[in-house]
Amino acid sequence: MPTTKLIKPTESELEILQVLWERQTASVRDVHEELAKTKDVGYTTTLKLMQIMHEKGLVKRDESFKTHIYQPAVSKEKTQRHLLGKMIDTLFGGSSTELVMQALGNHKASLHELEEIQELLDNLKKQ
Amino acid sequence: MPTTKLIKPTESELEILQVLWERQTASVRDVHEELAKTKDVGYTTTLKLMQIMHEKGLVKRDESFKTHIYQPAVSKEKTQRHLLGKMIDTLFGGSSTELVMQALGNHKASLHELEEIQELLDNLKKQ
DNA sequence: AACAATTTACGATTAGTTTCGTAAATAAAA
DNA sequence: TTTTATTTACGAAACTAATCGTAAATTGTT
Repeated sequence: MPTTKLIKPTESELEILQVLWERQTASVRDVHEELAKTKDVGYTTTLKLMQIMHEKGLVKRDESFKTHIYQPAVSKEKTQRHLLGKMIDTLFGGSSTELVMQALGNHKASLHELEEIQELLDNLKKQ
Repeated sequence: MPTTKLIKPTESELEILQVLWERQTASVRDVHEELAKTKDVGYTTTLKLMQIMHEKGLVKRDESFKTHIYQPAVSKEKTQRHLLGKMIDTLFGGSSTELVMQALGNHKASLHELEEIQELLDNLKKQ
């Protein structure tokens, strides 16, 4: 099995990954136009970032055509786990519970969501 | 009321804040020796960081004595909320539930902790 | 083939973070 | 009071992140 060293994406790189996770496949222009909706940034900036991400191995790309087509090379779930784990360590003293309490206490979830979490809790307790 | 613009502490600054939140009050040497337990870093590096944090308003300090005494200027809870909120936005598409599920699914919590969360959930559902 | 439009490549700039060496200030000890 | 130890202050170096201008390459149009 391949030794997959985890790379921590930067803030901007995460924004790009978000788009790629959503679309699965996208050109620089696709990503850029998505980002430009909420952010004032130049095309070449997005391009450069995606090139760097390619060097880092955060994204894959198909260069068969003039317009390169990008794909995420790291999974959303794995990245979430990785960064969440880091945050739990550096900000919540290693306690995932403390984090959960903080998250639930301050960002309101719908009733349906609460029940979903409860279901997960029930399952966890059974093990 | 004072306009409190939130500053995002860097990784290293968070490590220092951890120590200050724990101890409430500490000199540079105190903090440094705590950090040195788990990290190979020079004294002046810690000093410089704490000076920068002072400029940013992340810590307060009493300069009455030769050895300055530092205190956190931002609360642990507020900082946790702030960074957690940012992470929920940039990594979990704004869904705190998704984050909670991920956190609970991958970092095992004790039975007692699970029940604590369940209690919180029950309370939230009643509102 | 010449031209226009789009895209990638390259490199430079700016800003922020982390690091630490050296010097100055302060206090304690001899 | 001279010496020693500790601490702060200052500044520079190394590194990373983010930004974008300009040029080169590629493709499509006339």
